Amino acid sequence: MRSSSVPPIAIVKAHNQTPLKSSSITIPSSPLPFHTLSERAHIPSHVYKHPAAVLLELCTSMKELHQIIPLVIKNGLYNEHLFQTKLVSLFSKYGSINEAARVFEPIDDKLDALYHTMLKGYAKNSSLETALAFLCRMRYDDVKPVVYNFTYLLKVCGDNADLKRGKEIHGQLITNSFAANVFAMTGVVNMYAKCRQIDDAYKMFDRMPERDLVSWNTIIAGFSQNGFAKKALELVLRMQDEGQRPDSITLVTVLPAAADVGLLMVGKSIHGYAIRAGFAKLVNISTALADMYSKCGSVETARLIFDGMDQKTVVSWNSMMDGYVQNGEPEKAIAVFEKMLEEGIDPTGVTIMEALHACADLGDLERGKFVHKFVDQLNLGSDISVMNSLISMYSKCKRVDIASDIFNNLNGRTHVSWNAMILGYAQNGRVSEALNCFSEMKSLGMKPDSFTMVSVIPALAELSVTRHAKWIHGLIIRSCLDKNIFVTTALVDMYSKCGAIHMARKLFDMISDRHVITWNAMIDGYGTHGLGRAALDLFDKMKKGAVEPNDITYLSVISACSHSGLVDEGLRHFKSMKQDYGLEPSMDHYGAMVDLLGRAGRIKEAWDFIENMPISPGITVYGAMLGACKIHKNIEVGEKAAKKLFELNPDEGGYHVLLANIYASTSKWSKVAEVRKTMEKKGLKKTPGCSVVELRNEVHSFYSGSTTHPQSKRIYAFLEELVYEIKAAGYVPDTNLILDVEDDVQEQLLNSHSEKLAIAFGLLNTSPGTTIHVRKNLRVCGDCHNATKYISLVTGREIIVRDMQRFHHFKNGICSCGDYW
DNA sequence: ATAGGGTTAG
Repeated sequence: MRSSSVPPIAIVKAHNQTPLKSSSITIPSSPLPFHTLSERAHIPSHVYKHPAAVLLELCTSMKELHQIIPLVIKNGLYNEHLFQTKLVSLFSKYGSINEAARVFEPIDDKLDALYHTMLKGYAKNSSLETALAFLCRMRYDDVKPVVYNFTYLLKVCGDNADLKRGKEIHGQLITNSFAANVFAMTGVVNMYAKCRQIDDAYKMFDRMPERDLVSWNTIIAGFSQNGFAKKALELVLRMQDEGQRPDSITLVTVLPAAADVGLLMVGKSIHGYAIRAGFAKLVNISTALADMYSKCGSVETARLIFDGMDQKTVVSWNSMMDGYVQNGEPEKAIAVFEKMLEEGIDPTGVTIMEALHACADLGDLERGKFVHKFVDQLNLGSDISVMNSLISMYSKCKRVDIASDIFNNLNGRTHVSWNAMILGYAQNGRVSEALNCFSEMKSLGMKPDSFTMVSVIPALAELSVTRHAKWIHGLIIRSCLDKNIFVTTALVDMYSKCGAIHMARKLFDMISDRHVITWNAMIDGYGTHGLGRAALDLFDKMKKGAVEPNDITYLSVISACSHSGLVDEGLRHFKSMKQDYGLEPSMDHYGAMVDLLGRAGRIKEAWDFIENMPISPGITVYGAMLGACKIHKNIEVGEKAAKKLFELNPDEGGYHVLLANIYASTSKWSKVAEVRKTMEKKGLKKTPGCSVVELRNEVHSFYSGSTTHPQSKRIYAFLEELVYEIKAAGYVPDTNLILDVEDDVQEQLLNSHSEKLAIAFGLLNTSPGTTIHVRKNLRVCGDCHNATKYISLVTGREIIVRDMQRFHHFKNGICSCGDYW
């Protein structure tokens, strides 16, 4: 920036001399600033100094206006042009265009100014169409339009994003030969920019014979607000080359652009300029500066500026809250909110949205409800954005029921409302509701956008039905959303979760601007499919490229190693995480490491690893340890892990079942009973196992032992046959997994496991050779895993089971996991 | 009576 030449002191002075608010208007005794001196010369002083004129100038409401009018008439002033125009203006201002017209029409000798005022009234209160019609009438009445007729109309077009009328007015403006007028053309540039036609806006700007500071600011704002941050920054440099010095408005416009590109260097240079030019203390500049620092990841600097501000507006507070929310410090956002209330600042809709966002991130339902009360207090019930935030907050706090109540009663739902609701359902595992909501949205003629898709796709990934996956992919292509990186990344993840890992890779290879999440999705996909080598190859490729791995990447890499038994590689990458990339391992990373070691049978090493952790081990860590002890039947360590684990009070009963199964696998039945009792006492339940299989567009769910399916009888009969057959092929039921019942009953229970029912149903209802896809919400049970191997052998079918953790591809009697899971 | 540009938000 060419700001190294410190701006002359005059600029600072000039700025300081400009009073923010003129107080002269409120002093009735002095002559009113109706006109410039030259204009006032034509009006007799008894008119503009008349008390009625003073009153009209002070008038603030329709009611007052109606009280003043008799005074005007009584004093014989009604026929004065000045009063006529003022009345038209005031009626328009208070929204009564009809009364304005009733004053306007009967007047015989209408001044041009009267027409201009009437035109403004129409533009403000009626439609632009009416205003345009009035413009035609002006020509008919031989009244010449002036520049500000057009600037005003253009502004209305911009505010309403009415491109069609905007173009018409642009045409009229050319007809009236204002095409070279700086004011008019700046208005045109602004109109196109506000109508999101930034190319046209720039074309007009480029053609202007003369550009002043405001023109530059307009085009810079245009680029900045249309998402072309770099272009906006570029233009700030260019304007200086062309001799225009950025003013405070230039800065406040371009700071969001600097925040957008996220480069602290750029933001700092603007900050420097703001200081040198004497703008840094202005409340809007310091607010925008703090905001920029937050968005560039330096929320501490933002706070320093915020704390140093002599005065703050509500925007300053809101922006500070947003800074904390965006930087993952919701508690601090709440603290700012509380301080704001303490200081008696009135919250706005944005304030409440930020507070709700913070509560959502904290998952703090109670506080969320507290903030909800403000919505009613502040009358924000009709503010759609606020209501959308409520939907998101309740969804994130797992109260999707309240969220959907709000959604269902919401008038004027926008895309954001639908997207929030769909995401809410999807994130709470309510897949069918998410999909229903999605189809309802479409049936109402709302076009899904990238946010909608990013919410729906994970719901479909959860369903794991390839047919649905292809359907949404088609829809995405038809909606032209297939170039959006967030959407395509979600697709990669979805295909991999549907078992179509090759399709996922094909899509991945077609994406040119991969984000870190894109890489993560693909690496994780390989990992869950047990393709550890492929995951590591891709990870190597990633490290050679421009995108840096993050903590999630490492989580996927370690778990990929774990699923494929690549222990040494896993250990190596875990080390490199902090060493090479400065990433601090989180609890999930430690859990994955314990899983890696434990699953491979290195139980002692895993326990040592836990004991040497720099942070206090959490549920995931001991859970992984317990799982490993189950696989390797290690009671001693298993008990130690369970003891620590239960101290942490997990609300999921599955861990107790895991311990019970360790005891059961070594026939310690009294211990099994003990665990059972504890579970009962604590009121813990195991999540019921559920397997789903898709058939001709319908999803069929099976629970263990369920007999509710219409084909239930056939399924059980077929299963019996099937078990007979696989036993002949060498299958031995693993009755150790079931607790304290007789052997034959145990077998029966085993044969009614949800995954077996789902597989049997799939085999019965598809033609020979068709691959069966099953999705289970928990981990596949050992006996079912073994049985499925045999089933794939005797039926010659390929069976793909996706469980909670990974994929199992069964074919010809073997599983892709190599029994390592 | 009248005149173009600006900060926060899923």
